[in-house]
Amino acid sequence: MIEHPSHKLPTDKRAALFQISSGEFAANGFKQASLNRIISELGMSKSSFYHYFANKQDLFRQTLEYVLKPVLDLHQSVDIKALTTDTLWPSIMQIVGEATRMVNSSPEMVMAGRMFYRCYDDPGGHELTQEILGEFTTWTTKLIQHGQVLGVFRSDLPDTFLIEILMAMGMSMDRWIVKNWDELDEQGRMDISQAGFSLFVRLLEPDKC
Amino acid sequence: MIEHPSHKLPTDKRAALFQISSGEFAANGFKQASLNRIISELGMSKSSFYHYFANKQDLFRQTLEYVLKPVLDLHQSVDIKALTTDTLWPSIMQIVGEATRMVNSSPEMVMAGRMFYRCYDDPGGHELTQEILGEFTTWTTKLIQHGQVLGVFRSDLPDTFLIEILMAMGMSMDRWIVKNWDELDEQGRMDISQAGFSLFVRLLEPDKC
DNA sequence: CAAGAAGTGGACCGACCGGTCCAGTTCTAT
DNA sequence: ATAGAACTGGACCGGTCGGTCCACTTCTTG
Repeated sequence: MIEHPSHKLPTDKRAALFQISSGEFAANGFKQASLNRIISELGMSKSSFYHYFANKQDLFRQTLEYVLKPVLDLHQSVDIKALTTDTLWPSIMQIVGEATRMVNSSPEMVMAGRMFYRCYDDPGGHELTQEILGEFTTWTTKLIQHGQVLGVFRSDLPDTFLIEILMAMGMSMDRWIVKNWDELDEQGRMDISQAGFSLFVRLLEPDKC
Repeated sequence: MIEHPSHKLPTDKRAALFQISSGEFAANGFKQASLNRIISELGMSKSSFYHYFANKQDLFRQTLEYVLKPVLDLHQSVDIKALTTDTLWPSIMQIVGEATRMVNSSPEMVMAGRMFYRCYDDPGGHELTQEILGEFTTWTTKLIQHGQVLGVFRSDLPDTFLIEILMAMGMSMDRWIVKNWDELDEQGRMDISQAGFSLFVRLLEPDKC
């Protein structure tokens, strides 16, 4: 077993590498991302790269972990079982707020998301994204099921179906807000984010009236 | 201008080619799809291929048109301006129903969807899928604005915001259905498409009660 | 200072890619 | 029968890819 001590890379060079590689993976997916482009952009020779990393997949995995860590840490701070009928929606609101703030303050998180979704269906990147998504999906599923037990969320749709749609909605809302950011005043931003949130409520609330 | 008379291919061989190529494109995206694999699977030599087609993009475009034509024809059969408060939702429902039935009856349409979504973000395939999607977006915008005039759709959100979300929802629903196609029986497929439809209703109906 | 470990530059490998080219075959129309 | 168009097999091209290899330099440790 040959060692590939990527941790011995100077911290700033490591960060620079992951920034470049996440961009490349985000733009092209796993297979089409070019290792040659990545290292040449960084000014690193191939032998150096293969000294620190086992192969392309290794780089991909480490990039993904590096770049998604803050997001993955976020949801672990919530104790789902403790949520009640009254606290569920407000808690979600708070998480969404924190996540939004996080993304707003560090644009490289957007890259993380792009990279993730771009590589999700790619052979080679699939197993790794799958693995990481699994964790998040498990959490989301628990949250939704808990909400369903409380009667706060509808129970008539497959979980995966619901989750996929909610995610797509969240992403498209984000994209719209970012795109129209400059045309909105502060009130407009508040309004639209409130409206977006209410769309989630509309979708998730059980049938009634 | 050299001619590439793909229409001169025997109909059955043409169909076989498009079936193989749509599978390849669906599985691998535009760039990663291998022309060599496609023609060798068909038993066609390269010179023959380049006799009938200009290049890989040409094959992609023709495959896409061949395979999506029935879907694209569908929405052109509706006269938006003629829709009234009473007929708007039923008409949409009917379109969705027809589309579902169509896909149910010909599994190669599933391949069309897979191919479309797989290549949507791929450089090379992007312009062509974009082109086809653009047509559909224009149509959807007209439909929504008409519905708002009638008071059937909410008017409290920016058009572009609403449309972006609706498109994202539609695409993610489609994606989910296509992905889980084999695990569903015909009833399950109808149910989920019905459920998806009701999600659109939830999002679009004006505030009340 | 010396010896070995850590790190690096760059030529090189085999595989695959889309696309070209041309000699040769088969078809069609006179 | 024959000229010319239509068609095809397969060698070949330049390019990119991930990955290997080895000689060389730099750093660390005794």
